[in-house]
Amino acid sequence: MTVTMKKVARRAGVSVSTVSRVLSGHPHVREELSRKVRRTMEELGYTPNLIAKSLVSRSARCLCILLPGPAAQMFSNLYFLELIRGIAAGAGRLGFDVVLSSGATEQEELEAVSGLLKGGRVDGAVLLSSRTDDAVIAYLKSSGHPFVLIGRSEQYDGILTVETNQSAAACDATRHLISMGHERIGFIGSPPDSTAARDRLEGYRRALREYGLECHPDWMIGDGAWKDGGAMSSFMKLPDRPTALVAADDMVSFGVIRSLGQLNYGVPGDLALVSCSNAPLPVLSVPSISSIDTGIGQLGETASRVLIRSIQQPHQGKPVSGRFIVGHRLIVRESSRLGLSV
Amino acid sequence: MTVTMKKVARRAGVSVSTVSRVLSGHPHVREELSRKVRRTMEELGYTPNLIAKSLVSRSARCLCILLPGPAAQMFSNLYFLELIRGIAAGAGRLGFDVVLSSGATEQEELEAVSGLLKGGRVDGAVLLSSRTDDAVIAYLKSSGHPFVLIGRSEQYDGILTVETNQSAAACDATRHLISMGHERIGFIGSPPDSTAARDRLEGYRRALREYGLECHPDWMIGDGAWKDGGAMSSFMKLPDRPTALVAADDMVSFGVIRSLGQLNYGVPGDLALVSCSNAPLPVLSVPSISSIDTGIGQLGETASRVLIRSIQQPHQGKPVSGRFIVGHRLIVRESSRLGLSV
DNA sequence: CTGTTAGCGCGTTCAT
DNA sequence: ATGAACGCGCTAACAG
Repeated sequence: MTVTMKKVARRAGVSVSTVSRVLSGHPHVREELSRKVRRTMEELGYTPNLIAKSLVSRSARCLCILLPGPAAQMFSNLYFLELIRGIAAGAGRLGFDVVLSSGATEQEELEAVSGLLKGGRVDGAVLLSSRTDDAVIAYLKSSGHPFVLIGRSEQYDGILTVETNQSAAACDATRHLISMGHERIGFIGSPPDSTAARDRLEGYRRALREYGLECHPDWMIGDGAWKDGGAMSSFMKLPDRPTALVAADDMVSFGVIRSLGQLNYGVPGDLALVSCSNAPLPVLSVPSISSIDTGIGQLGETASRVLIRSIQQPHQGKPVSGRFIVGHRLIVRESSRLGLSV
Repeated sequence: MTVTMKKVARRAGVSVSTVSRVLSGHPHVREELSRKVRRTMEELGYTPNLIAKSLVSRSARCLCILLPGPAAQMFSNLYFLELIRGIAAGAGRLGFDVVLSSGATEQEELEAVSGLLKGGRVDGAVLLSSRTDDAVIAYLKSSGHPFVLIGRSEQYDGILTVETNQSAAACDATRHLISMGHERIGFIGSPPDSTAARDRLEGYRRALREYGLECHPDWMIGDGAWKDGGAMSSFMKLPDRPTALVAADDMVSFGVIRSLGQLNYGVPGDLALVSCSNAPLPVLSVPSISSIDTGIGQLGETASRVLIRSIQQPHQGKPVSGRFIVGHRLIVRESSRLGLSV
């Protein structure tokens, strides 16, 4: 049989309210009684029923994370798990639990989160990614449920987001190559429909401008170029080809190294490389990849803190919104270690 | 204001019980009334309160997953996320939610899961991994809360586990190399204190015995050998050295390929390789790694099904226990594609 | 078939 | 400083 407050109360010879007060650290309780109650709770092995607590306090002290479908590229799983860890850690520190929700289709995802939210099982949602015209975001915005999106979205305004400054990251990556003596630097992108990809391209361009370096169109390779060896091959045969490359993400970096390997080019010998990392993958590569690292865990942790704050500050009039940026830093590894001997 | 059953009832001019009956698909309700109630629910946008439901039904319809601390090797994150996806999917299909719990120390982990369990927020727990003398397992066993462990543990008996047959997996990996014409086949292990590692080693040996092939002690390299180039180097210089290697996990495989690359050996040219995969990493490698793949997602899905079943069949006397095995299969990739021209 | 009643375990008034 | 009583939203037992 489960131990309830009632039983503790009877056993300790006090009323339920007193037990409740002791539990919630209420000040107006005689020290003596308080100790007695505590002792009784120990003896009986009492644990407060969280469900009942939620019911009466009208808050689940719980967030949900919307897991992107398996549609997302497999490699990003590393990114997602770190994110989840961060979210769980941040939430836990503030006394919140985290439940997962997912769905095979956008519609299912919507039903999953809205069910949890409307059912009162969770107080808010964390979105790990967004699509264009995202039905989930649309619902959350209109329904007024607290939520936070990890990553920037140009499309939606007036929502809560936690992001890394992709543009600055790519800019730093490019500057690093420049500082290593490179003057012809290319860029290889990820899917151009992603906001992050555009931001990174912008940062790359900015760094080149900053140093008055050329930014040749031929040096910008689209995502997927590495998938057909031909593209990489002709790139490497360009007259005055780049001596270094900024890659928009880890997957692309892996692809490039792989293609280059098959064409018998070496990294960084024939081409230096820096990745704008979105996963802890760079260390696994051969050669290991220099990258701009984001504290992914911190991204998640920030997200949960921000969300919880917005949950606890009842929307005073308007829904909470804002953009939170978490920092990044360059980590030099093998793929860019050789400077040019100019 | 939230829409409760009471309001729906009032609005539809019926009693609360009727609404409840309609909701739970109770048979004894006049068709006409039923429709009216449904319509009213629609109009008012009623959503049942899951918390209240849980409180009265004394079941949260919820599992928790214990996330291993970051102590676990980073690469295994891929494994864990797939696992989590599988668990969430399996649970979702049966109407269960999934909450995450974690802790920096073993003690914290214990507090996290026991809090959720005793607090009634979850009905059971899924352990993604186990240590030796695991305090969490000890607690769960003694407290009688339903739980399932993913992975085999020799230490604990009479508990519910879902596993892959590591021994058979390694055996299949070895057989594959034999079928490619290799006769001198080595083995490189993961940490020997892991049950899985021992099982795999056993499977490797069995395959060799099966074909009457030699199993030279020098051909068995310990985990970590690839970390110092020296060990790999002397291995490759062995007289009559192996022409192929079975690797106990993906991390080791990556390490081997990396070391070999630095020593100017090629895979599979100089050494063929098959990994007993524990993550979807093999495709990322250059060259891609042949591996024995486990349906990780299926592992998780099975775990949740099994656990939920044990939750719903109230322990008739003894706690539920049992071992469930999920299958594996060989996927041939580049690292073993060259047979020997014997 | 339907309505009334009584809790689930807890917080929070109100009195005292 | 303490206790009694009510209600959170829902299900289940009992009447009619």
